[in-house]
Amino acid sequence: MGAFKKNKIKIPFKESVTKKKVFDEDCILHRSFSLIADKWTLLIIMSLLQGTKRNSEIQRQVQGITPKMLAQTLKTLLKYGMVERKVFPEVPPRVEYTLTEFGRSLSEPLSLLFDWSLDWEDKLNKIYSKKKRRK
Amino acid sequence: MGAFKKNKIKIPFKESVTKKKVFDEDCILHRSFSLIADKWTLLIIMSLLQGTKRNSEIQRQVQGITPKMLAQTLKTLLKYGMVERKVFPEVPPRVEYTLTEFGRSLSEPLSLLFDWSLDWEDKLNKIYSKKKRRK
DNA sequence: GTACAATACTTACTTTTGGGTAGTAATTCA
DNA sequence: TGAATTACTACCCAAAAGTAAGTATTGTAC
Repeated sequence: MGAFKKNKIKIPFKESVTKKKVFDEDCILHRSFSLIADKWTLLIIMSLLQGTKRNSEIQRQVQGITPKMLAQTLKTLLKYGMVERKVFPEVPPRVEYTLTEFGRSLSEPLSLLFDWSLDWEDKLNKIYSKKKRRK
Repeated sequence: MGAFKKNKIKIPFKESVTKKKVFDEDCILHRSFSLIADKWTLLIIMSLLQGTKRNSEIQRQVQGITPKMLAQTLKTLLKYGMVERKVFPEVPPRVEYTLTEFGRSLSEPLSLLFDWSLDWEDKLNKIYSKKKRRK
């Protein structure tokens, strides 16, 4: 946990959120959600939480993602410093992606989101299929 | 916790994610993220976690959101069964939004995301301003 | 009695972003 | 020779988000 600010007091959720009057554009929550609250971003991080992966492995795992969106999202995560990229000078090319400490730090929040999804699986499935039918 | 499935075994995160080979479009994670992994959605839910709010209160709090996006997102959350809408027959009109149990169930995951944002505040701020400058 | 304020939205329009298709380079293998 | 493999890019279109203005209703100020 080395990157955590040592002297920062962690305010319990209920208190901090209750006290927060404004989620303005300077608010850390607004910023944080602007950066990572995105389907592909979160799915790719989830995938990489299992360990280092090649481009093609992520592509196969995160079904529905196109090469373009994968490349694009990985490039963004690279810029954010959430993943590291390692190129092997081989043919066919091999590129490996690994989460940095920053990226791995999402493990807990994403873990809870995963649990939440399981808890509400039936409801979410119903909503999802209703939504799909409308398309 | 009434809506939780009583006999569902909760798989610990590391195990469940490690075992999951494919995040395909039938995967609950893919579906769940498709539905809620969105900046405005999460910010509005965060706001309503503080308690029942009027339209204008949310609008003031979640700065940067336009009436259009607010109305649109609330309508979606209504359809998902995450918020309830109560209209008071007054002039000027009064409409109140309240999270349902389903909506409130995101409290814990969002709490961790909030903590995470605080832990990485400096880094996130740097990334955010770099991103903004590029615009 | 006209104009303005307040509230919760719509609607029409523009811009930005997301997403799909196809293609490229550099080899190895059959 | 030509197919296979891999990690991308370039191009284009559709969808989403942002912008700005408008609507309905009624009390209140002038």
